[in-house]
Amino acid sequence: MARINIAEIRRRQIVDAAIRVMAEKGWNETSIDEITREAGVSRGLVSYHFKDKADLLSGVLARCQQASLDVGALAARDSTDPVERVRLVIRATLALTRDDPTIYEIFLHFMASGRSNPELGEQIRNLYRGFRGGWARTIQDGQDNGLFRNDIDADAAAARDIGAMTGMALQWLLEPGSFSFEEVAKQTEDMIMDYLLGGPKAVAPRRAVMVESAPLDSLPASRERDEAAASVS
Amino acid sequence: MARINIAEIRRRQIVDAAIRVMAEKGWNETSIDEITREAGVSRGLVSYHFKDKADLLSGVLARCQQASLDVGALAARDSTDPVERVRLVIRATLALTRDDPTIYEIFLHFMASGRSNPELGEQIRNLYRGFRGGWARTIQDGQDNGLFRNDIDADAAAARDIGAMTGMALQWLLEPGSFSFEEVAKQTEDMIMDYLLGGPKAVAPRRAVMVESAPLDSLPASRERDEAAASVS
DNA sequence: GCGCTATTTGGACGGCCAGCCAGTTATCGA
DNA sequence: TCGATAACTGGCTGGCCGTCCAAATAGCGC
Repeated sequence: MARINIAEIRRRQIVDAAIRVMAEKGWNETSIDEITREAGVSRGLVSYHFKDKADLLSGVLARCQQASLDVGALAARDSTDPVERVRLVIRATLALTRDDPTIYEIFLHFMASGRSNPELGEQIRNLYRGFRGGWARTIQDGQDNGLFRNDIDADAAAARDIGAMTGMALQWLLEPGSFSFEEVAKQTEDMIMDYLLGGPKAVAPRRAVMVESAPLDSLPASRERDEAAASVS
Repeated sequence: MARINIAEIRRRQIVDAAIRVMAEKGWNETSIDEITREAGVSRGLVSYHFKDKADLLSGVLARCQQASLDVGALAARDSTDPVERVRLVIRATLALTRDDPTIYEIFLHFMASGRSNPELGEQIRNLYRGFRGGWARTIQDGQDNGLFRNDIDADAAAARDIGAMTGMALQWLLEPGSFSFEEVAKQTEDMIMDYLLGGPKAVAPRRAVMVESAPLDSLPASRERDEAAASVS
């Protein structure tokens, strides 16, 4: 019992260190030696707990993915109005870039590394598919209830919105302070919301406006996250 | 004379090969040996023509930057209506992702690598500053002429728009075919245009609607591109 | 043809790092 | 207390890669 716990603690400790080092140096530039130094463990321990570098990397991405989902789910709980919930999730997702850039930095490095490493590529693709899927369900729900325009495809709309948020995040990562974060975030939020709220809508809402179990809580992939469920340090 | 030409031809030949290899493998995973094989030259020739790997990388980015600017400038020439020109540039920029993903792949790898390599980082930051600056001038021009809403900051608006386009591009890179490119591109274009055209505008246009020398032609950094001006292979 | 320089070649050198392993220590059940 | 196993250590090693270099080759003016 206790032993299994120790193993889990060590794994988490090493993943945390990897995230810290990797956030500022990227993955290819981060040697396992550096991670061991940052984690305060010996060289061989990493090999003992992780099959290889890719295995460690999987742990890193899983943690960041979970942290990112948590932020969205948390923000959605601040309101019961579906439209307001969407707005809050957008706001929280954008704010995450500024408050904890680490997560998007990791995503960025995965996107780059994933092109040469099929395994990692599949993982980051799954992540984005999950994000888009969850967001698409949210939009679809809004359309079904006559809140959002229904002349657009929800899946495409999700890709568009995720893109707008990701794109802003990446620019901020590239050069924080090169533009007014508040102003751009506000414009992005307004632009997305205006677009979703504009255009033709369903004439009659299918169900009441106040929904308790909006799909935001069941955002993607919180299943199969049996390991390392804690948020990023 | 002829000799200088040969040097330039070789440089271009090597950069082309580097782009081809790097587009699918990233930078760190691409060895100079692979580039030499792809280019069909010997090992030492790369060192002869390029100071080091970073120097070669600069050549790669310069080519992609120029190609990207060319696409926007070319699209803008298809119309004389300022609003329509903006729309055309957005459309062309988005289409570039699908028609020549190589360019955005290079940008992506630069963003990732730039975080650990200050020199490369400065280069990709300059590139994005240039993109944003040019776009901001275009928006400002539209605001001054009463075409675009003037209750938003042009610089922030530029970051927002560039972000929306970049974000879509990255998702397409990650997994081409995972969504309907046409549909997402159309929505993105509409979303941006609707936002720019909505809201309060200046009561009186400062000058005539039809402008011949819109700032789109003088997009950033087409100066100092004395070398390697040709478009990507 | 004859130097001279630009161009080109292939390989050697040195550093770095992921994976591996033999050996040591800690923990736990019996 | 005593195996047995999990947890951990430190170093080795083979390969990869960027850089440098001495020599070979090609093109030019004379």
